[in-house]
Amino acid sequence: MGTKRARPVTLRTIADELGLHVSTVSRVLHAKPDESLRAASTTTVERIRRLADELGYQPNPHATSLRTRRSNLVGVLVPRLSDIVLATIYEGIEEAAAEHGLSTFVANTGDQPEAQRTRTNMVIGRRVDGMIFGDAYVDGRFLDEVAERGIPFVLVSRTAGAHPSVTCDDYLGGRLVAEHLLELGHRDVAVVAGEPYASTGIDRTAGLVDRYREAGLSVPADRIAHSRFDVPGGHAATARLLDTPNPPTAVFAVNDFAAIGAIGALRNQGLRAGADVAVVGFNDTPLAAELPVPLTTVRSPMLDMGREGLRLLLRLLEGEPVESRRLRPELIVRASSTPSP
Amino acid sequence: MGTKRARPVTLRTIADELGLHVSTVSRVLHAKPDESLRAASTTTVERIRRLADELGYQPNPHATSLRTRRSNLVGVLVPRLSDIVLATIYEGIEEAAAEHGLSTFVANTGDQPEAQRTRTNMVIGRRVDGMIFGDAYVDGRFLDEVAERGIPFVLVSRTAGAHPSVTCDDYLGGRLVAEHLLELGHRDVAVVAGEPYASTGIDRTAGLVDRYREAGLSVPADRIAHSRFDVPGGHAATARLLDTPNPPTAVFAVNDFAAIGAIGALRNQGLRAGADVAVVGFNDTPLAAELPVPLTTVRSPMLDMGREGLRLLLRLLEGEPVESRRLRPELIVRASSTPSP
DNA sequence: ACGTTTGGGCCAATCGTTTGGGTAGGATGT
DNA sequence: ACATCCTACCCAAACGATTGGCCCAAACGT
Repeated sequence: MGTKRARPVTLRTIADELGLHVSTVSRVLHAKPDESLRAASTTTVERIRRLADELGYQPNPHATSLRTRRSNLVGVLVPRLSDIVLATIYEGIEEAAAEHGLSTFVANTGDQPEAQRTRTNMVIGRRVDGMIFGDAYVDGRFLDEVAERGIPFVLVSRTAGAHPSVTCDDYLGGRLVAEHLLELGHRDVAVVAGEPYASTGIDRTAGLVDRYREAGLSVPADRIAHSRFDVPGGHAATARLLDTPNPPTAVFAVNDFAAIGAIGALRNQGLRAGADVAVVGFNDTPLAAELPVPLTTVRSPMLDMGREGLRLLLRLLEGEPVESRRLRPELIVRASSTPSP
Repeated sequence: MGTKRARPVTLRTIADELGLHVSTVSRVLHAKPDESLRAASTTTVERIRRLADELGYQPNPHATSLRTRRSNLVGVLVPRLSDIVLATIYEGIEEAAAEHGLSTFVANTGDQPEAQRTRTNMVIGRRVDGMIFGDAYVDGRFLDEVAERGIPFVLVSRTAGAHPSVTCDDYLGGRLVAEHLLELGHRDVAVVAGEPYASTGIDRTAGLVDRYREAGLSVPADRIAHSRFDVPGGHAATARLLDTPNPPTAVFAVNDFAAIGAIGALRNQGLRAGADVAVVGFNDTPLAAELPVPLTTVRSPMLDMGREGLRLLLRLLEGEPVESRRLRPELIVRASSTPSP
C-alpha cells in the first residue's frame, strides 16, 4: 500500500531538509528566472529544485491566494451546460484557462435571474479573480450591478450594454441566411427567434429582417416567434408559426436545436423539411450534418469564442484596455434549404 | 459609482467594530447552532449577526481551507462536456454540490490517458477534497494509482474494478433492448458498441448478446463494431456493419448520438431507419423524440447519476462505508424500431 | 462562607506562502 | 586601509480563519 492520506510537503519540509530558510526556497521555486538566480547560489538552486520535485512539491494554492489576494480562479456562468453550444464555448474557456494556469468554476443558471444572482454570489464568495458570463440578458441590469461591485468580467456568446464581450457576428449571420433564402426565391419566411432577452436571437433575427427589408420584403411580426433555445422550444414555436392559413415557405431557427424542433413540428403537419419548407439553423453543431435531412446552418466559432473570452478577461485583469470582438460566421448550405416552389 | 475594488470585510472588521475578539465572532458566525449559543450572549450574537450581513461578510475560503485542511472543492473529470450525456450528469453533480456548499472543478480529458493524468494532477494540486471520474477505463489501472495516492473518489457513468460507482444498469438496459427486438422478430441484429474501454458500451452490448443467446440466437463478432460515442463514430461503425452481403435487420447503438450517426449511414445506403432497418439508441437524450423518425431508446437517469455520484462521494468523505449503485433504465419505444419484415 | 459551576469571552498558535528588509562576510575600488 | 558593493541568505510580518485553553465574575450549592 502507498502512503495513505498524503503527508503534505510544504516549503518548510524542503527548507528544513536542506538547512535553508523557507523564504529562500520560496524565491527559488517561484520567482521568475531572473530573480530566482539572484536568490541563491546556483548549487543551492539546484539542490532545492531537485529535492522539490523528488518530493513532488506542489504549492498550496490556498496559502498562496490568501497571501497574494489572487486566486487564479475564474467563474463561468452559463444557461445550461447540456446545451452543446454553451458546453463547447466552455470547453474553449477551460482549455485556454488551463494553458494560463487558471482554473474555472462553472455553474448553470438556466437563464433564471434568481439563479444568476445566487450563483454569482457563490462564485464571488469563492474569491474568483474574474468572471465570464454566457447568460447575459440584453438589458444588462444585473451585470451593471456586478460591475458596480468591482468584479472584472467579460461576456461570451451574448452581448449586453457596453460590457466587453466575445460573440459571433450574429447580425451578419442573420444577413447571410437572408441572402441565401432570397437567392432561393423565398419571399415569405418565418423566424424562430429564441428568447427575447438574448442578444444572439435578437441580432440574428434583426440581420435577417434588415436584409429582407433591403430587398423590399417585410417580415411581419406574426412571422416571428420567440422560443426556448432547445428542441421542444423550437417545436412549439414552429407549431405556432404554422397555425395559419398561409404558412411560410421557409423557417429560420436561430439555433440548430430549435431547428430540429422545427423539423419535428413540420413533420407533425405532414410537411417535410427541405422538400416542402426550407429550414435553416444556426451554430453548425455536429448533428446538423448528420440529420436525415442535413441541415443548412450558420457555423459559429464556438470554441474560439470561449478561448478569446478567456484571453479578453486575462487582459482585463492585467489592466489593459479591452475591446469587444465579433467573430466571423460562415453559411453552410445543406439539403434542408431548397428553392421556393 | 460604487465602491470600486472591494474593501475586504473580514472577521476582524466585525470584531473591531463591535469591540470583540475575532475568535468570538468566528464562533458565533460559524459553529453549529448549539455551539454558537454558548459562544456569546444572545444580544452579542444578535449584534454580530446583524453587522455581518449588513457589511455583507463572506468568509475567505482560502483562509478557511488553509486552516482546516478542507477545501470543500471537488474535481470532476469527464471525456467531453460537449457530450450531452456527460454534461447532464455533470449538471446533476453540480446541483447536488451546490446544495451541500461544495464547488466543483470540471475538466475534459477527451478519454485520453495522457490528459487524464495531467488534469488529475492539476485538480489535486488545487487541493480538492475528492474527485469524481466520468471517464474511467474498465481496466482501472490509472484509478488504482489515484487510490494509492489516497485521494477519495467515485465513478459515475462507467464502472472500473471495485471502485465505488454510480451507473445506469447498463447490462439490464442491453437486455431490455434485446427483448424488444426479439419481440419484433429481429433475429439478426448488429451492435454499434462504443469505445472498447468504456464499461457502458461493454455492458450494454453484453446485456443484449446474453439475452439473444438465451433466446437461442447468437450475435457473431462481425456484427459488433466499436466506435466513438458521437455522431461520426456511429456513422462510421454502421457503415462498416452494412458493408456485407446480408445486412442486419436491426441496429443497436449504445448511445443516441451514435444512433443518429447510424441513421445517417443507413440513409447513405438508401435505407430508412424504422422502415427498412430498426434502430435503437441509448440514453434518451432530448433529441431522440424529435428526430424525423423518433428514436427508440433506453432512458438512463443521467441527472440522478450525477446527484447520486456526489452524494456517494460525500459519504466517502465522511468515512462512511459506501456501495456502488446501479440505477434503473427504462425502454422507450418509438417509431425507429419496427417489426422485422 | 467558601468551593464549584457556568456564562461570556479573550489569547495565541497555527495553516503555507510571499515579500520588504536586514546582515555577515568577502570582493572591489581608490 | 577604508568605504562600498555584492552575494547568498535569513527574519518576520502579514494574509484570514479556526480552535484548544484560559480566565474573570456572577450565581449556585450546602
